[in-house]
Amino acid sequence: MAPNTASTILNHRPDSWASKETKERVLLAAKELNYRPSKAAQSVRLGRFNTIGLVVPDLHNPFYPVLADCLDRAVAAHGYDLILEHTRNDLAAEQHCFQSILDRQVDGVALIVSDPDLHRPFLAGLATSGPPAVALAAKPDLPLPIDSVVSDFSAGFAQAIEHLVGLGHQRFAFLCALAKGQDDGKRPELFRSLLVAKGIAAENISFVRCEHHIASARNAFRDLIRQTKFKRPTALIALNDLSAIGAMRAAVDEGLSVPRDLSVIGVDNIPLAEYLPVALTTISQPIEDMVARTASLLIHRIAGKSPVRPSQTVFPTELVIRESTARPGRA
Amino acid sequence: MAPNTASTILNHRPDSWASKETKERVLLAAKELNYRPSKAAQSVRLGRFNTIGLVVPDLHNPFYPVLADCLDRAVAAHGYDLILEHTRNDLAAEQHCFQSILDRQVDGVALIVSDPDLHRPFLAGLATSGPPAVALAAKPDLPLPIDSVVSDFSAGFAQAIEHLVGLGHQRFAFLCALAKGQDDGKRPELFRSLLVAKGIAAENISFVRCEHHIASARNAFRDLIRQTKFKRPTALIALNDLSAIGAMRAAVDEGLSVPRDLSVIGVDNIPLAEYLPVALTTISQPIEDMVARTASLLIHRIAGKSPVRPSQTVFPTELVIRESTARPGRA
DNA sequence: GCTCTCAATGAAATCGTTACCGTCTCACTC
DNA sequence: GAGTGAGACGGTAACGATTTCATTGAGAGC
Repeated sequence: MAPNTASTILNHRPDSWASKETKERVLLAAKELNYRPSKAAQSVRLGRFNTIGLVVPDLHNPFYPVLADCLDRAVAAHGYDLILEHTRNDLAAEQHCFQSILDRQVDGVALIVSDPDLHRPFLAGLATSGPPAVALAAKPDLPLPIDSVVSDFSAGFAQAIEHLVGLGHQRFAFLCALAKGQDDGKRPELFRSLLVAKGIAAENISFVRCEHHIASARNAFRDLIRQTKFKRPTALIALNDLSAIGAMRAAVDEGLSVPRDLSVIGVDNIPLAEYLPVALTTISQPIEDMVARTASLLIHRIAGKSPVRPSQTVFPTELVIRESTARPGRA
Repeated sequence: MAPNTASTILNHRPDSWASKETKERVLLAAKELNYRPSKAAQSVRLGRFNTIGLVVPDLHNPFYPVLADCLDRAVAAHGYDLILEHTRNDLAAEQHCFQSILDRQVDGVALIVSDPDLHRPFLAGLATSGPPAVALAAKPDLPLPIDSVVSDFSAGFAQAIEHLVGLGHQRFAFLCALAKGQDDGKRPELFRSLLVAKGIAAENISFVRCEHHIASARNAFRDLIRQTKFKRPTALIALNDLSAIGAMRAAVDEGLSVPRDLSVIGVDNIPLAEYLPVALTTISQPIEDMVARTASLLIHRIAGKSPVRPSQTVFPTELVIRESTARPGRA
């Protein structure tokens, strides 16, 4: 039996000239031997890999695994497998991870870009060499050098401020990223201007820097609570839902009650958010749509059917009001 | 330049006979061409892949991504990459996922086994053909046909019951898996016997079946609360932390307060558990140790240095007491 | 009987690596 | 000056698949 004959049969090729008798023999033998073609050998020969890589910053934030699940489904519909890599929010690890993805010879890469400015050279490298790539990010000031699917948080933040001011809040706190570039869309400036436009005095606006995980937010916000004992903020917009949870915990630790003493707004709308004992008000991104768009961009680029210039698709964010925001209870 | 010369140099082989001059030339050329060896071709040639597959049931449960992160670190120390697959708790998907892992030609597989009985034939297949595999599971009644790293929940459950009874609880509820086989270690029987031994009447013990995610637990437990309005259970042991959160939410929805009206105990000790507004009392598995053991088993089997008979390593579980358990507030 | 066609199959090249073995050039020794 | 041995490198097969091209054989048409 020639290997090529078997190959055409097992791949169910339309031009399968083999006789039915031969086909049956081959299929039977394949079953008996428990034969599975080697993906590695196929990759070497074909130069295709039927694999999409996804690089996320952190597996501890449920947002990313959930997003991975989404993207997995989306690309699976086109016959691609998903490989998930994570950088642990470490820049060096990210480089290594990127190399690893390239070594693995994926057909395309989707990556969460936490800091567009910081990663710009890296993205530029990706644009000039390497497989098709799509960046998922908060809407940056400058267009990215590769296809991007971004969330425009301006509407969501404006709704959030509107909501909080409408409830009567006067003193505000914001969680911000440690690295300035990671403040998606220059959040501090945005918040300040939004609030000033609402007539809130700048001295009643606090910014707290912390990392994107619970513990960091808890510590950072606890410090703020202790420092501002008499002019404590009554409303908080966090970095993400995880940091919102950390901040809520800090509030509980300090004897405050949410939402009576403190209104909290998160970002991401992780599945857990609505099931917290005090369901979290949060700014939601349409990840299903964003992921579908990501998959579509990748598939098209892989097929070579895309324009040369990188595209940017912008999705709106939306405030989902739940229980963690209310009128301030104590003046 | 012969390809073999370059190969030995780029792999930094100890027996690199090449002259320093040649080495420099090669390394320079490699940098200029941005050369990276093809993992696929290496795999074909070497028959090794430097990759471990991990199959988890669900990416929406933070326990698994966190475990994946752990295992990733553990195998990375030995030069292996981790590929994460998930089955969405679907048996068919699990088969596909298993095939996908085998196709990808991993050197070893770690898999979370939710239902040892259900998966027994599948595991047997893995034992006879396929790469080295390690099952992560709750301690099953029968030994598994492959290396296994299991949690013995008996101590943890006994501590949990002891704790609850000691607090004065009289009426108990338990969340159990939908599929009977998934009740790790026959939980219902275990709970019943533990409680009866403490003098609790069987009629004061309720079992509620639900899935392993928040929404299912919320719905199931809400139904229980409504059905048992006057002889409501005051203590609950959930399937996992996620279902504990769902149940707590159901309690809140029905106007109950945790822990005053209901004590809740979870299982898994996900990182989030201690940061919930009411920090979750939970039964913890030593996942760091378990994962380290898993990695070690895989590495040894891959090196061919293991006994033929599958080993079973048992780890104890432990009750971590936090805020979600207290004396029953209303008789 | 000869070519022609078409179905069926086999042989060989190829992808990017690595492993094995052979060759060539010196310098050194006796 | 012949033999020896080490240093430096090249040639080539092989891994497991797919693709292209060549070959075989049978039957049809003249």
